[in-house]
Amino acid sequence: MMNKKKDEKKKKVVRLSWSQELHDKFVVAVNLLGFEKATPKRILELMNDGKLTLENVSSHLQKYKLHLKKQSSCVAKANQQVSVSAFDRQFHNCQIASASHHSDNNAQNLNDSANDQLQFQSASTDLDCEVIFSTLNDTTNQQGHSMSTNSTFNEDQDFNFGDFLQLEDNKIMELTDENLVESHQVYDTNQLKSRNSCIASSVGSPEDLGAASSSSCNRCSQQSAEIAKLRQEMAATREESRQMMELVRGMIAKQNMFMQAVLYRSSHPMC
DNA sequence: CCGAAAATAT
DNA sequence: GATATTTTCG
Repeated sequence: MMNKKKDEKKKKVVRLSWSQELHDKFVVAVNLLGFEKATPKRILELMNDGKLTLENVSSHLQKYKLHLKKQSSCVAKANQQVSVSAFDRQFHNCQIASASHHSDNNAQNLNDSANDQLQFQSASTDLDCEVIFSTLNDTTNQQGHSMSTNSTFNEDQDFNFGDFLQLEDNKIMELTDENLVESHQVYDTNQLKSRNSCIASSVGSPEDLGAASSSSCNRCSQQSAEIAKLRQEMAATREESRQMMELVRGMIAKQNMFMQAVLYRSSHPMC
């Protein structure tokens, strides 16, 4: 009768193939959000791939969770085989170092590998790092390149997440704004920012320098003393910034290590 | 919109 | 038949 043939109109259905590259992008997005907080919609937004649909991501997330579950049980079984790779060692070190408040003496804790590692990753402060970065970079841009430590900042910019994550900057910004409203780090960096710009504007006016060097009246010497003081404070602040950047550098390196471990494990299933 | 389960396609 | 992806459903 008027039965429709099976595939008359189904030929155009394009099945999405999750390439390794695409999957890696997916994994990074998931871990950037945090395993639990990683919802299909947000993953989709982070991945920022026009061809992807919400269903694609949802379905892949479902499969991914199953895969992880499988993997974690496998790792638990193989836990006593003590095949401690470099990744594993670094992993456990960081876990011990950073999750000190989780002082569990349960042996079960050690067995939960994959899931726990991901959860731990989600609890790490990758997003905080990003905000610090964008704020500090913003600060340096505002001040121009008058500071002698400028090279330090340029170096640090190489750590920009965009390079590693291959995500678009504006997406990262959206993410940070959304997630860090109540972070104490925001206050700290804003404080630092205003402090730096304040010092910059105080020292930066050319009249000060000209007046100080041209004559030696009382007011001028007093002013130069002030300038010296300000310079001192600027140096101190610069040093403080440098230390913070050092800290951030370390944290980002740590994050990258975690991400590499995640990517490595996700592409080398143990069962 | 999310996640699990069912249905299909490869 | 197993796995990957899509569609359905609560």
